[in-house]
Amino acid sequence: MDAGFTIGELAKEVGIPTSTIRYYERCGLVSPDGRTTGNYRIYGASALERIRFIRAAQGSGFSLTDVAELLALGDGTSAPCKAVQNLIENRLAETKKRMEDLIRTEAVLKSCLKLCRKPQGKNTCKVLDGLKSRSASPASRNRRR
Amino acid sequence: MDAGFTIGELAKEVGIPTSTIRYYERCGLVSPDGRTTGNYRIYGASALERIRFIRAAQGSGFSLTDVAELLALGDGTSAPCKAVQNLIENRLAETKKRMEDLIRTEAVLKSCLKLCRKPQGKNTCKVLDGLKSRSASPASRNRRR
DNA sequence: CCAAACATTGAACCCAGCTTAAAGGTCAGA
DNA sequence: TCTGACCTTTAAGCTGGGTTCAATGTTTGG
Repeated sequence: MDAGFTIGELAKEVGIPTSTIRYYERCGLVSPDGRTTGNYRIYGASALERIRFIRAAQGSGFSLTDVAELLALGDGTSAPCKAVQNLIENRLAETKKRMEDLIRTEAVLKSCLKLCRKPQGKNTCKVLDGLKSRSASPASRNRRR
Repeated sequence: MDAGFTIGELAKEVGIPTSTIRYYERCGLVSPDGRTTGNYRIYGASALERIRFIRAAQGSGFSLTDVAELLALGDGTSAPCKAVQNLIENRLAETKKRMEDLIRTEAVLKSCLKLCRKPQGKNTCKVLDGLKSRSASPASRNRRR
């Protein structure tokens, strides 16, 4: 009667490999409620929730390090909100930066594609030419000092 | 008179460490035009351009593997445009996917922040609670088969 | 009772794009 | 000539989030 999950059952339940659960354990994110006589890990419903929490937080853009902090805060006794807020704000700033990078990248690629669509001579490629000309910087032109 | 660059001069010119240039060489992206009697690498202006090309392409979101292809196409004799276009389109698709991920992430984080700003009880945190409740899936509820 | 399907461990490996270390060789200026 | 700034090589290390391997133990169904 409801002796808990083995690692394989837990893995199936969450939809991740057992190796990942053991990895999370190495990272200190989750640990089994106990062991069977044969040394198998046993997990209860709370471990299931914990792992789902981890995946949800990861899906929200938190690193495993962040998740560990979140879990510690959630376990903790003191009001966690300020710390959580900091984590979120850091993560949000990083997200913004990555987004800006991507937007720039996308613009460059799209303008490249436009170049591609214009008919050209046989052995030329305006994209490659463009990358080449952008390589030519107006910086110092000295050779040997 | 203008015997070319040493690796250090080249590195300074492009603004990257010498180790990175040697790394690019290991990857087959660039090689010195020759060596001095003392076995120092010597580069000409074309190597400078090539490395600037590499950085420009990287900055446009291409991986070093992509860059190698681009360089090969640029060196090549046949019309490269179709291949370049494929590379760009693949990269663009990936960029789009990553952007969507980021947008979702940002939305989640922002809604978390909103929760944070609402005053609450001492030992509660709506963000943590939210992550927890999203952990509770409606999936199968069987314990032991 | 035996084989299949699970579980255990530690350690090594993967990806990209570098960086760093160790141990030595070369070269320019004082 | 010597010092110190350069250069050479091979090899290993780093980051994060896992995966894979090998050798071995356990549990379960037939």
